Amino acid sequence: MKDVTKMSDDFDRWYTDVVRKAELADWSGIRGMMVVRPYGWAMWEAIMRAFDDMIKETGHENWAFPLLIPREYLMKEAEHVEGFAPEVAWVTRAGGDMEELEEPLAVRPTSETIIGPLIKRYIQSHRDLPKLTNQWNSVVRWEMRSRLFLRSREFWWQEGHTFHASAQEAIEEASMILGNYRSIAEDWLAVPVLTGRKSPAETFPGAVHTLTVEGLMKDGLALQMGTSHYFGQNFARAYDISFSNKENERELCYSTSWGISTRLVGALVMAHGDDSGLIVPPKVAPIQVIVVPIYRDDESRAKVERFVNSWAPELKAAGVRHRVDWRDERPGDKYAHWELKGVPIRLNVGGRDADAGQVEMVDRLSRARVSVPISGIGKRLSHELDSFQTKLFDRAQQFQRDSTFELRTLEEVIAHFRERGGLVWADWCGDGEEEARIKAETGGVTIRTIDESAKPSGKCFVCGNPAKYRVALAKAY
RNA sequence: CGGGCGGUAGCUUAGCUCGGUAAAGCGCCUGGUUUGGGACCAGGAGACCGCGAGUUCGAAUCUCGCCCGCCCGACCA
Repeated sequence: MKDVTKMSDDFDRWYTDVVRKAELADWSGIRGMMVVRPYGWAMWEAIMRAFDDMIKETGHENWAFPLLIPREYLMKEAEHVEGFAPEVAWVTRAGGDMEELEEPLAVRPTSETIIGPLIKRYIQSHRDLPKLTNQWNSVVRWEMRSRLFLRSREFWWQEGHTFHASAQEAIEEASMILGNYRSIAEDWLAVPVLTGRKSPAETFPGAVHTLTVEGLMKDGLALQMGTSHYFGQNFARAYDISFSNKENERELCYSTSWGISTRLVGALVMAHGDDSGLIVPPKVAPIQVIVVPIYRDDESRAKVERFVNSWAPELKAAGVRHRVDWRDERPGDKYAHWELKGVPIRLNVGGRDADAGQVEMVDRLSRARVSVPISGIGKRLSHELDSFQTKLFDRAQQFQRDSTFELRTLEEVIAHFRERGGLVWADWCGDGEEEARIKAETGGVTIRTIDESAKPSGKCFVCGNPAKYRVALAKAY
């Protein structure tokens, strides 16, 4: 019953099996709406804590803005409205008699259009800037096709919205946040990412530019793991968010917004998992070490229990999140169970170990069994977890390298993606019509990022004219 | 949102063609034997057969509508 579909047989089914059987999330029965279960939510909590600490460090503050947005507000920034209109859900009735509202209210798909008109009252002077806001909430986007964590009609995220006195400062803000996102992906989730700028077709509606963090999943598809947008004065103009500068002139703010979501839990599943289930990076693992006691009767159980109790407090003291599995199951069941759940390190502890003053340590990556003395166990495990985190990242990075290619023509790109996935670097001229053509002719391959730090050396892979950009191409979720 | 497929116990499914009030495995509960890689024996609980109409003496089964899910496509900042 616990068996999951093999990844190689059907990746999508594997993904769904793992998410559900490892108890991360379920569908709710309400189309496209998911239930995030405690084990999945705990991973999101770890991400929340990490990112919240990062932004507090740089002066950001958490706010709470309304869930519902008056239509009038939503409509003000033309490009933004156009981009979001197809996925907005509306509240049109309320009250016991379900009376029609005078003005429909949009359920926020993102909050630029409610924060804009509300934040302006707190911004009068250049002394009020920068205004660095963030909120942790959920948003609703009326998706037509849903997948657990990756695309659901409601998802949980943070949305940062900042307002600055200069373009320069706002641009720097957006890129600093992108750096934080890279850190969340790489240092916390152990998923190596490409960072860069989005092409025009992929740029957030209303943004001057969008920066992105893109990861590669085990099926060879890319996943957008976070975006950070620079708006210039677009939203400030739409909502008249202005301030008096030092010369006592009225000036429009420059703003940004940025977000990461529960989609990252899906990313971690698809970047690390295997046929036995999840592999959770220690830094976000709800349980980092699982202890499986092995005994045959009350007497041997008591002995193992005494032994475990003698050193378990040391794990806590060392900051190791652990649990002892005293459920009345056979050890083999427990091994399989915790492997499915992706717990990084398991300790098998039986009578023999108690006698020898040691435990048998098994890591989820190698599954090699090593006997380790209980003396200094806390420190040892803490070290093993760090090493596990590193190995997981290295493994993912190796996969990314092995899945990265350099191609020169559209024909090569088409042929490549007919055969396999992965990331393809190519030089591109930047023509907007070509971008649509790439997508159409390759069966959905898109420009995931533009690497602004690299200079193109050759010709555009589509038209052969001199190239302006180095781009990473991939099929994406 | 279009095309295709599906929904029967917690899970996976049989039964549906040919209408007669539901079956199995796994899981769950109880007791016992077990326990260093997914145990075994015995007993037990558990199903408004996705929902609603219709046809019929009688519907899991036939018809229609709706809801939910899966696959393909469109869409997805």
